[in-house]
Amino acid sequence: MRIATWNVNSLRARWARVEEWLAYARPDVLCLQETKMADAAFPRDAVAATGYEGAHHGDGRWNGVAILSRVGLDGVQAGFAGDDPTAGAECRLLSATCGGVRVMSVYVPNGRSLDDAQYAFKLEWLRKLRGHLDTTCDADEAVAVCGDFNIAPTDADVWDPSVLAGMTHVSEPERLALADIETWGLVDVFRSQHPEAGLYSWWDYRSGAFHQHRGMRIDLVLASRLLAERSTFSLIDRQARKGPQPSDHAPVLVDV
DNA sequence: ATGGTAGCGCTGCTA
Repeated sequence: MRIATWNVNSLRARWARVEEWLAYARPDVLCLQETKMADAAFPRDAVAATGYEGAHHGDGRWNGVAILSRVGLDGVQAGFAGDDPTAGAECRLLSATCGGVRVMSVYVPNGRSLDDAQYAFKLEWLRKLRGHLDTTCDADEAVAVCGDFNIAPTDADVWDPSVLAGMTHVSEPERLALADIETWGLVDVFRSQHPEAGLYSWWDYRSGAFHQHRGMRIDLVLASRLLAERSTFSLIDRQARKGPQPSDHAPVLVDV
């Protein structure tokens, strides 16, 4: 089973690239983030024409998450377990069971800066994700938490730690919050298969960052041990960051 | 050199 995740930075702007990528990468499941659309705008017919089922959770603002699957899509749950659906929470989490795997598409808040209220929101959101796992999943079963975590797990995941000192994505509290989620029983599959530094999934659009290899690895597939120990292959598809109108993120895929 | 790019949507915010 091939599970992939991709922050597409607007599904409307990126649909042609997503369609192209589905045709050649052929993931069984693709988690999307930053669709930037409302549920009513989700291209259901176009998705169905590719042979995938789709579920979407978005309100038309800058967030929005989706799951595409060609191995079933059941038990779809938007947001955190126990949250009031009318409370106006940002659309950053979607869970579904696909081919026997409980899959989550997550878009962790950016945080903006360490002194911003959004940073506290980011830490709280990560704490709630841990709680969501505790209450909805069994770590001994097949679980894959996939998405844009907006956290580089270690300094090996950024091009220059000295430039990023004091900024979000690398701060100790958010790395500890991520580690707490992994402690629930999840493995960063790409990292376990690729120990070397300098492998990134996101590059700023500005200043030729992609071509100068200035990026961060912030898009992760966290798999439960049952899946991780059966993983045979993982890849960040840098080709998808090239060409016309790319997202600023590359897709990450794992085979289990 | 405090810039730069992309998306949304129409002004400035978010990333």
